Amino acid sequence: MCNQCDYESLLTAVRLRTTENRLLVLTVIGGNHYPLSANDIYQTLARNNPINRVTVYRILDILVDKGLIERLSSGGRAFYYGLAPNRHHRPHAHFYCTRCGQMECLNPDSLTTDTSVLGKIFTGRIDKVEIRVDGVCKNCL
Amino acid sequence: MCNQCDYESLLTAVRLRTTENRLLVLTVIGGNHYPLSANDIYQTLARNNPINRVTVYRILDILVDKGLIERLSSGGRAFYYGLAPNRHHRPHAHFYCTRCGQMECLNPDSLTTDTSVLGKIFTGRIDKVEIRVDGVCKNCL
DNA sequence: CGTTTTATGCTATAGATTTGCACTATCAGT
DNA sequence: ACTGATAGTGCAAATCTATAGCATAAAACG
Repeated sequence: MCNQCDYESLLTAVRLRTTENRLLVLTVIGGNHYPLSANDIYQTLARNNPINRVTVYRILDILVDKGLIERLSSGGRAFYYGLAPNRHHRPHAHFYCTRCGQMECLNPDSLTTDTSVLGKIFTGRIDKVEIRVDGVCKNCL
Repeated sequence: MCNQCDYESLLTAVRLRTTENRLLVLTVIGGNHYPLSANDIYQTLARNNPINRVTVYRILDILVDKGLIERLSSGGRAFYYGLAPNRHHRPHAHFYCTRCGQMECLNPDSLTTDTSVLGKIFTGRIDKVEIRVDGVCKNCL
């Protein structure tokens, strides 16, 4: 969820042309306080705009590639997408409800990791650390 | 990787009949020091044993369900499977190479989390915490 | 032995994502 | 504005991973 992000300038900042579809995708992702699947995003958009599923996938790929959004593995088969950590969003872990399939963002302070040791001993390149908590959400209990 | 696990007694401990196929699946998973995809496991087995892909999936499901192995989300589309944490295996994070798709197990001490805060404030049921580090492995660099 | 339960195989199907190709829109330089 | 190049979108088909349905084989049990 972001009320402070100007999606158009986010796009130009990474040298991406501003198109209606990209703005729409970013707006949907930024307008939710939890990550969404590609299908969620497609369904949401398709209610009001004619857009192709493949276009959504392609836009998601580009936005992930440019670091505007992040792709999260859920405990299920589909990926979920949320705004990438930035000035307004600290990195944080996610919760995945194995019953209803909904993801939630966890408070950045509620689950912390110490990666200093890893950074020293690991012999490859580290791009990101993803933490997911699986369980059953309050609603489903 | 496990040299100390007796797969047959693991199976009987969770009240599963010991079948050739289940032993084979467990042996393949236990015989590697990194998690494998269902397809990896199938390919490995199929070289020497006639076995059906679906049987492999079903066995994996059961073993996950009984807690003998754990299903891990990779950064890719397939799940990976490794021996579940137990007496011989401390829980640990995994590394996923986005270039070659191979997973690695990280030293349990190299990446630690503090879940005490989360346990207090989270209002749902927590079943597991999965930590994955994405990047490019030494080989691929 | 006959019956029930469990495990496996085979085929088809579902679900998520990707590819190939055609078409359209936008841009940069005239 | 015109033109060639580049980038974005749509549509259909393909791919990859996993699951469902149904038939058969194997094991357990009375």
